[in-house]
Amino acid sequence: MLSKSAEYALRATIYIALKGSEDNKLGIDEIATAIDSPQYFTAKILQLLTKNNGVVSSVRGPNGGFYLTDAARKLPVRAVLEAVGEDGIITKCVLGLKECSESRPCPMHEQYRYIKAQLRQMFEKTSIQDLANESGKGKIVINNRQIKTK
Amino acid sequence: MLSKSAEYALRATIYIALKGSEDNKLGIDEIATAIDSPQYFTAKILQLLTKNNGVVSSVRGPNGGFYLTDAARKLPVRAVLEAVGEDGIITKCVLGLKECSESRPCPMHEQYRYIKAQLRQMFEKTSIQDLANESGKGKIVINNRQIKTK
DNA sequence: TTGAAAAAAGATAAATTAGTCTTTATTTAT
DNA sequence: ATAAATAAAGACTAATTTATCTTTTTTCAA
Ligand code: FES
Ligand code: FES
Repeated sequence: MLSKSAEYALRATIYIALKGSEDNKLGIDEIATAIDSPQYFTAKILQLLTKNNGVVSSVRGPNGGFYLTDAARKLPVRAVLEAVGEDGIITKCVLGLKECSESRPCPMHEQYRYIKAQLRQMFEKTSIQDLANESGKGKIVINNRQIKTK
Repeated sequence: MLSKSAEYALRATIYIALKGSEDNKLGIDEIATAIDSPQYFTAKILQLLTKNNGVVSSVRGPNGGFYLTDAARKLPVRAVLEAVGEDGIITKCVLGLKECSESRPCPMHEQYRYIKAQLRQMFEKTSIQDLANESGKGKIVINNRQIKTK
């Protein structure tokens, strides 16, 4: 469905939105641990997210780390996908034809168009903050570990 | 969205369903040309499709080639995806968590579940023959070439 | 103004996917 | 029986994606 890069990008962004703020910046080690992702690889992905679309903000040095601005929180989830170059899921043909259009549809186009429209809706109408809010709720998780029963 | 293997598998299967039959078997070169796919790679994929799920049938030797049995034509499109090991699209979590379930949902699960259900519907309720029929219609295409204006 | 803490950048490695080529086995027709 | 046609199988290469490690730059605080 999505690439590993995109998956980590989404999980990392959600985690930063949930736990981070301008005066509580999060380190890469904390983030990678929290979302069960390979640390160095995640660092690369966060670099993309800071460079593209201004999804994530960062500062170096002591007390540095990653956080999201208020503006970034309002961005659609699609912005995250775009930042890692993975929005093909809502633009391309299911059968891999070079173009997906009404004028030159593949045999699945008619059926897939509705699903694609819903995928687009989901990624465009949902904001990063929306996901963070969702994530704050009881049983919602962004990693593979056992739920803490404490 | 799907891997190249899955895309070629679907296009090839549709083409064989459309143009082939038990007494008009199609050669790999014709198929690959017809669907704009790399010939040798497509051959490998057709091997998978003959081995798994009985999606395509083949015979070697002169007048050999690929075709679909009547039973195969009735198979759901999902059978093609399974045959190439690519049905994750309707089973996995969008965020890449190891399991996708109501009891341990990710922040996108609630929204995605509906879309996933529709994807599953599409791949399970649509048969290979359905796609071939669709493909027989006027403007429907399974390659990237210009429509023949003759 | 120096040292340490952090991310950025760059270089490399490993794994997976995509693609090609060669050889073998099977089938048909002569 | 033999030759030719064809897919199957296997070996290999190339490209891309995923992952790790090292060095550099920036920033803060002592
Ligand atoms: S042309 Fe294939 S999905 Fe639109
Ligand atoms: S848990 Fe992520 S989509 Fe179901």
